[in-house]
Amino acid sequence: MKKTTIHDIARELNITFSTVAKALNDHPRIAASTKEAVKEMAIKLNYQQNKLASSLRSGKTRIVGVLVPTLDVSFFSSVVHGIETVMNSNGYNILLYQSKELYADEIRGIDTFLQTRVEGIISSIALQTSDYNHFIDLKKRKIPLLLFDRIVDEIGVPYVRIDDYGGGFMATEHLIKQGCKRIVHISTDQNVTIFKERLQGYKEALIKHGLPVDDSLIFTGHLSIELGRNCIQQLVNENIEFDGVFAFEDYTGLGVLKQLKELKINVPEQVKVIGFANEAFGAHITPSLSTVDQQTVKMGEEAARLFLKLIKENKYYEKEPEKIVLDPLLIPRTSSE
Amino acid sequence: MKKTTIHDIARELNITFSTVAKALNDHPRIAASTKEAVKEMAIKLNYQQNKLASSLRSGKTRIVGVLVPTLDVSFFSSVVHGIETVMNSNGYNILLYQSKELYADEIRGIDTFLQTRVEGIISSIALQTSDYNHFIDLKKRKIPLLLFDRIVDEIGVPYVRIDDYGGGFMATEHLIKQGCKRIVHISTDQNVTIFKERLQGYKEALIKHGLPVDDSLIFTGHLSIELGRNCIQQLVNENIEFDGVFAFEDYTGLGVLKQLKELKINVPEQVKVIGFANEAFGAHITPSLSTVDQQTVKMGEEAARLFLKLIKENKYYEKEPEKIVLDPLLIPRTSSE
DNA sequence: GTGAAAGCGCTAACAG
DNA sequence: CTGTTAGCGCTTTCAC
Repeated sequence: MKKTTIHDIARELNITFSTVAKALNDHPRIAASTKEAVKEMAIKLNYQQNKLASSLRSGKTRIVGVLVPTLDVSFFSSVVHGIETVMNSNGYNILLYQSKELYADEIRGIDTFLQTRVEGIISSIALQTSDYNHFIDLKKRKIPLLLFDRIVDEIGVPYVRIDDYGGGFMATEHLIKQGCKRIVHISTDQNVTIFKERLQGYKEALIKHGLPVDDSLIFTGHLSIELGRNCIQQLVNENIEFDGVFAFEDYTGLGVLKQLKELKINVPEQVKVIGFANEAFGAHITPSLSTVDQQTVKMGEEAARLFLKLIKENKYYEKEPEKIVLDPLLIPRTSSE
Repeated sequence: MKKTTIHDIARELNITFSTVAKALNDHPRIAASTKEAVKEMAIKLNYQQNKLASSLRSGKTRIVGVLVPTLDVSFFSSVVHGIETVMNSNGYNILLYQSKELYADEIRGIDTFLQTRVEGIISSIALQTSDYNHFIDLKKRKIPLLLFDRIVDEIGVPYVRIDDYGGGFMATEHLIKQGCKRIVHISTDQNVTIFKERLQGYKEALIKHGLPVDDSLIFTGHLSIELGRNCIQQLVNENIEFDGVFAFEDYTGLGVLKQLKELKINVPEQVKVIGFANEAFGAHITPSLSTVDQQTVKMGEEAARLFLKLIKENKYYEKEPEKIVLDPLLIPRTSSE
């Protein structure tokens, strides 16, 4: 059963295929009656426009490539959810590619997108990536590229992220306002900008409130529940005093809570704790974990909207790249109140 | 800056574009030396094959449409993660569409896929959908369709799901083995097969172990934390005895735990609780919530593999639709031990 | 081993 | 208002 084409419709109606094409595209100077007849026949014959042909000819695919590390992390799937929702309601479709945090796959994804002639790419950079030429190449080729969350400034393209510095500041200041004087910060040893910014926000908040920045209270390690546990154990072992903990993300904060509970140190009475990312479990554990929300769905929506706005203006790379920085949201819960 | 085509390569090398095309596709009767020259020039000119043109001509897009209710639910994003991973390593790409649980959007998604000439569709049906003709039409048009999780048998296509009946049986039997005699089941009023199956498994487990199926212990409502809370409150208000609760999914189970805690009923001593779905929070709350794991990533991987196997055989609809039923995994935690 | 030619299904001038 | 024509960039016979 061959697919029906505009030629089939034309034959049935005894008109030319070009008239059919125009009728289907609501071309102004086609008679209303012909349009009606054509559209009726299209339905009758189960016609489905061949977008490949149309895209090939017109040069427009209405497809945007979305390249993310993985969908198996709620942060990314939420953002992609937001992107797809906005793109969809604007007539765009999403071609999806996961880099698995790998440099080589990131390059492969971009290649695929290029071959499919996507009208642009929205991406968050893989952890493994440290050479950004594949992204810079996109810019050189004038392929619209928009980054979110894991940004690299030197690429020089529009992006959407949250204010991680502000989030770190906000979390720390919250603990200070709750009366904490010796606040621990747990971060990562990975060289990722957003985590460094949270650390910076922590330091500035301490300084603003006249508290010392004490390096013995700053820990780093590999993102995990264990990291939180280990840091607390180490603090206790070394008899280091502390009354607050700001973990750079919620799983580490969870480890902190678990270890404190095991050591019978009361939260929030003796130690107050706050995490970062607003993972689903935080609201439901005991004590519930204070955190900073990253507005993930909104991040996706804003990314899509900014992208659409910029390609509509048709001068994507002609001016200073536009940047959207979303405000993090403080979510105080039992662990810090 | 126009995109480079095989004609550009041909011109540079003083051969015809048709030779270039064959060289790039590793056609057997092209000289190794020409192939080399062509490929070198392709790289030098930054050539990217135009898949639109190639797909239009060859009739193969290597694109599969993935239509899911939303990516904002970890179940679906995990499955899509699995699908993309397997498809990707087999040279297929994913076009993504979210139905938002809406019938109209589901139809729109299928239409889009058809227009893009995807080689098949993998989908989980929207809750709102009760008429399945858009899916049945796909089958009539010989477009490969594979369903996962939210299955409808009458559509008559291959699918992958877990054994929800077995999962319900397993959860209930687990509570019975832990000593429960009066086990509550909380389900939904929505007409969704998988939930009905869990209910059926619950009943059969009771019967197998000589326990009565008591309708006053079976509740239904709208999936939410509140549903769990309300059911417990109602049980207590009406003085109905119970020593176990099997919630049809984890959020409802969470509500159960919360309300029991509020009423100072001890878990697991007085009442044992189990949920379903293995949501991320379950392991971290207190008490941790026993549950049934649905093997989401594996479900996606199996879906993709089955799909690929069937289209490779080139007789997608020629025999009885193949079905994969994955085993649910019992995850016992504190709430039931 | 390479080339010539047709055509996938559509868009978009241009003509009439 | 409708028709003619020329491709978009590739695959795929068939010829030499």
